[in-house]
Amino acid sequence: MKLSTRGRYGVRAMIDMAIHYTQGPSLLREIAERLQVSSKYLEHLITSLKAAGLVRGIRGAHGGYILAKHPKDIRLTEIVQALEGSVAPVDCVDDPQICNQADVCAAHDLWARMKDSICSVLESLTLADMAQRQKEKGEYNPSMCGV
Amino acid sequence: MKLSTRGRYGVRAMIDMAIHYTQGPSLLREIAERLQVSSKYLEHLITSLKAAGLVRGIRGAHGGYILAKHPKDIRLTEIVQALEGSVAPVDCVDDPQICNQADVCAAHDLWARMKDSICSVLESLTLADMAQRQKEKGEYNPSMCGV
DNA sequence: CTAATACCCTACTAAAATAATAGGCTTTAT
DNA sequence: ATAAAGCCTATTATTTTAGTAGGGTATTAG
Repeated sequence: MKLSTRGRYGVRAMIDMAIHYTQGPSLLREIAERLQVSSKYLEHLITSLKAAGLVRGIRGAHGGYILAKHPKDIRLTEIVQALEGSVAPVDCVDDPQICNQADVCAAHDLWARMKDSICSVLESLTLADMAQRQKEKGEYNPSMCGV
Repeated sequence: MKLSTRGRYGVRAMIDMAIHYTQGPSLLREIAERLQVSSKYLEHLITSLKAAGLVRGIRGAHGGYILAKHPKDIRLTEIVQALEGSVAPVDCVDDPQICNQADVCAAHDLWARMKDSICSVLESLTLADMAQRQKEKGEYNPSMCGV
């Protein structure tokens, strides 16, 4: 039940882009530097975020990456979903057909409740909330957490 | 963020033992049969459950495994914790020291909220609840779900 | 007593997922 | 033109998961 580095780095990258949103696109290299992460690896994650319509890549000289929408219009669910897939703890919650009798299985209900509770947290927060909170907490240094 | 087979099989095994609680110990072989799972693998999982004080092993002829406590006194948190470790999505939630500045990290708060929401679901349910629900849902056939 | 039964323990291995790394290609501002 | 910057595909090393294997030890029916 751990988040992988995709989810951790990706969320941190999005918070980073939210904080720099008003300053125009950031270079991949800059984001990677601030996050203290390999830029080649980060590139893969941003590819997923781009495919999900959350980030826009601007090619050519003076290009970079920028959020595709205003931070207040990006919910954490979308980010985690794009990077890690569904947050359902087991697959049969999203697709009951892969289980022969999901409708009479008590465990199934538990997994569904777990998914719902995770979703409700992620759904209740936007990137703007995250950037706001970071500013309140003090010195911004994205390399410091997410383990 | 997926549960591994440890968590899935283990929870199902515990529900199975809860349902058979009044009938005395179940043979490992019987539980494995009902769950449609390798008994050698299930043995490993039960070892973890035993170490956590949730299951008692009775050796010798006519032995088997039985819940160490009444089903109503076993919460799902304990089971998942025993099998998968903490449900925290990242390690720094449980041990802020592994992160240099968890106290000024916005992402940290998110991970903590995710953990709390998962915990509250698992904490709110006991094995007795699960067994009860299974009986309400109909024919008991533990092999059918958990994917 | 003892043989059958059943849990206990340690080691090993195959397969899958994760976490990168590498390098060339394409687009664009100047 | 050309340097800057993102785009795309392939490969690899590491770690985790999932499962196998097999002998050891305790218990009890008969």
